[in-house]
Order: sequence, then C-alpha cells, then structure tokens
Amino acid sequence: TYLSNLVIQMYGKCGSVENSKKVFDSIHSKSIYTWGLLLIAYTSNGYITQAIQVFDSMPEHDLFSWTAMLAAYAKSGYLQQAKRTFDQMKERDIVSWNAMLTAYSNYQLLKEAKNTFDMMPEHNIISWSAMLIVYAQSGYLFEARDIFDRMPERDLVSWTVMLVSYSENLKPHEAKFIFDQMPEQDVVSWTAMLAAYTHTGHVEQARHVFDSMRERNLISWTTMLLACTNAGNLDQAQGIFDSMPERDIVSWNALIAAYAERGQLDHAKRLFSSMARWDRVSCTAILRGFAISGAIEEAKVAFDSMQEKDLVAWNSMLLAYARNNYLGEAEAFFLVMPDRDVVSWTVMISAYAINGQPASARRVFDSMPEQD
RNA sequence: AUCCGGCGGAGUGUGUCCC
Repeated sequence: TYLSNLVIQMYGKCGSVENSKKVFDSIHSKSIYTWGLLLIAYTSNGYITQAIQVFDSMPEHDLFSWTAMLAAYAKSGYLQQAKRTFDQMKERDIVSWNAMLTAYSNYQLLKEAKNTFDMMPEHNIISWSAMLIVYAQSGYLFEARDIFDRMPERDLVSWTVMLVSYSENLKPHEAKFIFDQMPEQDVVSWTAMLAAYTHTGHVEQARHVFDSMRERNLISWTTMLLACTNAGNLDQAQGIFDSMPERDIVSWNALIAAYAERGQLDHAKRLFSSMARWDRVSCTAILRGFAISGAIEEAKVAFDSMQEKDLVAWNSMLLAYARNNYLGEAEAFFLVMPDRDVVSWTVMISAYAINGQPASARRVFDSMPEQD
C-alpha cells in the first residue's frame, strides 16, 4: 500500500490518471490518504467530473480533500461551487482560506478577495501575494506596491509577482527596478523580465535579457519569439523558432498567429499543416489568417473543424463575416451563438455602423441585455 | 535523509479613437 500510494501519485504527476485509477482500484484497504491521492491526480489534471465523483465516494473528508475540491472547482470555472464547498467545511486552516482567497483573486473579484483576506484568522506570504495580484490586475498599482512594501516577508515568488504587476501595467522600467533589487532570480523571474520588455515593444532590451539568461526554457524561448513578432520581425521570429531546443503547441501557435495576423497565409498554413496536433488556439489563429485574407469559406472550414469552440472562436468567426461585409451571415451567425459577450456585441454593432446602416446598428444595440 | 497528499509567480488565438 505504501508503494501503491506512491505509484498513484507518480502517475497523477505524469498526467496518467487512468493508471492512477487502476492502481487505486487494486488496493484493498484504502486509507483517506489514498483517496486523497486519487483526488489530486484528477484535480491537478483538470478532470473535474471524476474529481467530484471521487470526492463524493470518499468515506470521509479531511482538510486536504476539502481544500483540493474547493480549488478544483475554482480552477474549472465553478466559483459558486467553490464557495459552497468552502462554506460547508467544518474546519479551515490557512491553506483552505488561501485557496478561497486565490480563487477570488483569479476571478479578479477584488471586493470578495479583500473580504476574505480580512476575515482570515492569519495571513502568510501566499495570502499577501494573492492580494497583491488582485490589486495589480484591477489596475491599483499603488495599492499593490503598498501591499508589497507591507508584507512581513518576501520570497522569490512575491518579488516576481511585483515585477509582473509592473509588467502587466506596462511599466518595464519599474519592473526592471524590482528585478535588480530581487535578492535572487530564477528562470521564471528572468522570463517575466523578458516579457515586460516584450509587451512594451522593447525588442533590444528583450534580446539583451534573453542573451543574458543562464537558463532558458520553452516559455523563455516563446517569449523571445513574441518579442520579435511584436516588432514585426517575422524572419527573426522564425529564426528563434528554428533554433528552439524544443517546441510545444504554444510556441507553434505563437508563430502561426503572427503570420496569420500579417496575412502571410502561406507561412501560416505551412506551419499549421506541420503541427502534430491542433487546439482551438491554432484553429482560431489560422481562421483569423483566412479572414484577414478574405478567404471566408476557408475561415468557416477552420471554425467547423474545431472540436471545442469557445467564445473567442465564435467571436473570431463573427468578425470574419463582419469584416468581409457578409452582414447577413454575420447576423445569422450572431443569432445562433451559444454565448455573447461585449466583444460579440461590439463586432456586430460596429459592422452595421461601418456599413452605413445606423438603424440596424441601433436595433442590435437596443437588443443588448445590459449596455456596458 | 532538506523536500516528498491541499493554496501563490513567467509564454500562444477575438472587438474597442487614430493609424
């Protein structure tokens, strides 16, 4: 059983949840600890349905399983369920409080995050970091900095969070200042610094950071690739891509999107067809390339080929119709969309407005449920 | 034998003056 537990955990960490389950099933006397391992195998690989099943089948729950379930709900987009789980807990420790807090932080619910923070019996470095993030992401950079200054202790992660906060608010110089002050740096903070320059179009500095890194991983390489594409240096980006020691679907998608955005469909298609597999980001990127080139039918093919379409994909297809003056198709498409957000409405309304049909624009505008 | 079941940090796709 000792060994079996280890094996469940090992498979879980490798993403082989089926194997975790097999080993689990082969164990006769399952401890709460064993149940917990299977639960984590599912939650950490995004299998929310199976996680719920395991949770509901467990003979008893401890703090670990409650907290794991709470976090799993939050990560899968079920914030209400996460909250309900939290409320049902008989006892809570700082980890479960933090899980609830970071859930709110991830959903950018500043008020709820702050309430949770204030209600917690104690705080640790993770609680402070979560608050820092939610303030920074809500645009309250000064408050975020204040939290950083008031934190009782800081570690590598808190320093990096502060750096990223400046980066996300497009303040690369402040980010660099933090970077230079950090007691130590690792590949994550280096890459965050690289990203700060990338987002703001400082290719030279990005290049300098990249060249100074003593360790690089996939993410660093992809960020450098983006620094080139953002500056319009697609040849350099391709060069980076070609010299990457390894590539994953994100790096492929990044380069495809860059070609697609500039209407370099031949390059985009060449890459796309060389990929081992596609996800909805790849498909949406190539869709956009078709749309920009006016190849509306091929765009639709790309759209239809997507396994799971999200709102971004739907909006991209809507925009493909709208930008190519297929207004009738656009509205028909708009009406069958399973979901609409402010982007969908904006695209639809401006499609009519740009085409000199203010009455139709107005009609769509007035049919919006909430006019934000 | 420091770590070794639950919480925090970096990369890809959609609209938004003008261009």
